[in-house]
Amino acid sequence: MIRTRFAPSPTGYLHIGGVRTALFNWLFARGGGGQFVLRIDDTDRQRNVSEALQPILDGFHWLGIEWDEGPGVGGVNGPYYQSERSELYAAAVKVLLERGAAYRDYSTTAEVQAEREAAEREKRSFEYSRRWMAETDAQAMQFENKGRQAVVRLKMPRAGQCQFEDQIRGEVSFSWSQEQDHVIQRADGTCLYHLASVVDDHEMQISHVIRAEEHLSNTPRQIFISQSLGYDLPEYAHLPYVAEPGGKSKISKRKLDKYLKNPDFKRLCEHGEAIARAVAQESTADTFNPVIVDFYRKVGYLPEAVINYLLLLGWSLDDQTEEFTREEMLQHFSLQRVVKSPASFDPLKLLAFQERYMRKLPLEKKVSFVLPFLQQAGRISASPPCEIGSHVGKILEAAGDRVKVAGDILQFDEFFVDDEDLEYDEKSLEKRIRKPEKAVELLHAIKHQLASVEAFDACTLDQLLHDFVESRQIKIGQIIHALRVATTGKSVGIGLFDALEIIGREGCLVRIQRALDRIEVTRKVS
RNA sequence: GCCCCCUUCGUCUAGUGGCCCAGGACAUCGGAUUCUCAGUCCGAAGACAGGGGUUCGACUCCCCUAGGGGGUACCA
Repeated sequence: MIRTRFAPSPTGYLHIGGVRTALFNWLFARGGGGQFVLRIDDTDRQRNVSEALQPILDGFHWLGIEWDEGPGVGGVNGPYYQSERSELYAAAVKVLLERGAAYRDYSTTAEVQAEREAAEREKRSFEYSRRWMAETDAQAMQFENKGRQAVVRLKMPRAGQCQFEDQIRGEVSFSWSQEQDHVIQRADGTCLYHLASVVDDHEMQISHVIRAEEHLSNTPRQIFISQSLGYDLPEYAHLPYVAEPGGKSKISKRKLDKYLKNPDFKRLCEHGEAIARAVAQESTADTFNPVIVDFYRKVGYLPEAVINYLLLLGWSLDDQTEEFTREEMLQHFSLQRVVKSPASFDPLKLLAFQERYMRKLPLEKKVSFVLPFLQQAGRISASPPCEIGSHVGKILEAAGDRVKVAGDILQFDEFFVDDEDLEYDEKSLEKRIRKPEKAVELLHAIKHQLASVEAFDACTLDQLLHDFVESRQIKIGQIIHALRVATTGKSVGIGLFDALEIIGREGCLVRIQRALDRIEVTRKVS
């Protein structure tokens, strides 16, 4: 039975790299008919765990990565918070002590540090002298009488090789002599990560430890702990990092300034910020940025697109296939096809996936996807009348690929304001109406025709405009741009005839008149 | 410093000794289409880190060098 786990710390946000690791764990387990466990790594944490954990759980729910055991769902191997499992760790420490695989150490941090520095000065690799090691109670007593306190250290082998098979990297080997006598338990009795992790993985019957590459060099000490405790070793698989945009080092939310120098990343941020502003979301870089998964939810990415992109960041099926449904991912995912080198995060490729998934989304789903954004931005009321659905549907249909993420709907505010409140972009007004010689006259004329045309739909209007142009011997561009600015306030947007239809006859007439009034007012003034 | 891992187009990747003067995708650049923008269509440019071996033959195997990354905590 395959069992994998992901063990996040409650940090308050879900990191994009963490999600990728979790995704691979989830795919590997579920795809192989196994189970995926979520365990909370809150050893050594005083902060409010539930508050710092919630965004992480929310992120997984949003992405559809569900766990078989863990917070909220329980399970027979609980508790799933490491802070609640300390007896287990203490018991393991006791066994390690009894077996001579660990010892009580009465050194101070400063003393060990001094040894370390001395070794460095002499350019040899550090090996703790074990001067304050107590292997018998008598020794311990001696140190304690001097007022010293003990931590528990691993008594690591100092000769030979530690070899293991990594599912992604193949045979890996380390010399034991490079390993330190790591502390596994503090003087206050609390235990450290490596011990806790090994004990939990065993207790929870984790068969495959799939984690980020940073843990590769930690593996020997974990193997030592496992073996000393008499555990069977799990399979290990070390995933390469998700690297920063255009770089090779691990992506981190602390280096945003650096990533902003990457134009694609910058555009992604700005795009997100613009949407956040429109929906009045707080958008401080600390809580809202592309390294945090929640960013994509708030901006209006589809979870499927994010997942698909992440899947291909370090894994591929072949030289062609890029799009995967959940089922296909589960069916095809394998550790063998995970790439060994780090994959840098490419905002543009993510967007490309988003566009593909958006295109495939049926109209009605697209409408309901986009509606909450309009509500949050105050473009429509919190409980909109049901016609709003068809209104938004028409806009989305006409907008087509222009709405790449749900938040992009907010660019089309011209369809959500009252005719009297429409704002006109000054530059566009200047360029398309004020400056062209005949624009004002043409607008007056077309307004007249719009008032009397029998049907007010895109098709009829298209015909009307073309007839108009022909009868006056002008180019279509001469009227179309002016009309666009007059009715939408902007020089860019969806197809004009669709726009006119959506705005409606009344709206168009009012808007055109308002635009003309503006021009005339300024003309009189000057 | 020491240890470990990694290295194919700008980016994600295919490639497991001949199918590769290296394939796909995103981005880029042309051209076409359109009322703007977004698309769409067609086309172009673009990579095996370097050096040694092994072999009839290396992107593929071995060694060295360089570069990158990670670890070296009473962090996880």
